[in-house]
Amino acid sequence: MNQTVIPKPDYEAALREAGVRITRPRRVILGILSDAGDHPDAMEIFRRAVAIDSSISLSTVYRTMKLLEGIGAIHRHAFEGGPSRFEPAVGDHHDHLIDIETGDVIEFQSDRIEELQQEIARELGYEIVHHRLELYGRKRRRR
Amino acid sequence: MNQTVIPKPDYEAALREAGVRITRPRRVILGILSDAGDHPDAMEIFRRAVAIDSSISLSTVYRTMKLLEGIGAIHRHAFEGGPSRFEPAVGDHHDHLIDIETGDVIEFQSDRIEELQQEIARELGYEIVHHRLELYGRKRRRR
DNA sequence: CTTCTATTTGCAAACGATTTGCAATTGCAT
DNA sequence: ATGCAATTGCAAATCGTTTGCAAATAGAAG
Repeated sequence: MNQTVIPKPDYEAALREAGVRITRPRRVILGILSDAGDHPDAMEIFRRAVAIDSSISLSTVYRTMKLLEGIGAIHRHAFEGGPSRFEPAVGDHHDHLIDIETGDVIEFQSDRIEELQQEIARELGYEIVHHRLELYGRKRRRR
Repeated sequence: MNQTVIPKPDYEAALREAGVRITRPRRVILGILSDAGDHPDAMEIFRRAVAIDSSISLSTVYRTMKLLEGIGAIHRHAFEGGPSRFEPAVGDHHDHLIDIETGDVIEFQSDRIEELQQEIARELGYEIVHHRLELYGRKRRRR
């Protein structure tokens, strides 16, 4: 049987690269991130971390998120309403569809939309630094 | 000389419609909103309001924003980083380009992008309830 | 125009998410 | 092993926003 390879980012290497120390709390958090299939928020990461090492603090989770975001290893998403949610910066760019009933996040990608955005920005005399495209919806009733 | 008509929403009618009282603070805030050409946040609306009636409180600004949002008279935008910013819900749907240097907001509209979003959602088995498309950029250096 | 009451207000305190100061701990280069 | 800068946990601070409450007031009724 053939599985699609889901790349796991080598955070430790990235951190070493950035010249920061690999500490126990960080190792735990990195582990959680690398096998998170979802888009957890800081509190959720904290919960998972505490289950592994009860001495980890929420501050450290936040600090580590900021650090990883800084070196571009994760992306922070401020979806509507809730706290920021994080995702490993692995694979190529994509946008998000958020299930407003469950909070589930589905990733999608559209070259065409990206092109149109560039076009629009150019016409307005701007260069895009980054953008945010989020669709909020609910599962279509099966018919 | 001919000017494009910038429609001013009749908030008072909308409020009466909603069955709420037209109070002095509300009148002041509504006035500010109807001739705001920008996308002010609550604090900015508060400042402008205090300049007219120094007894108005920030709570009332927040409460009024919530009220107006509830009846669909204004839109709330949670652009990156800062507090929510508001805009009269007048005219047709549009998205926003935010100048990351100045905070200026430029409105744009793309039927094509809207269509593509619908298409994507449909393919994923979802119906879009609402969406958010924000371009963050800087003025292209004139060359 | 007064009377009445439910709605609205200002204030201060509470809130949720996130950040920070600080003293104690710990990686890790030597 | 040693030493010191980086990192931690904790509690307190921060920011934007909401809320409880007693006082003020819009506006319907007379």
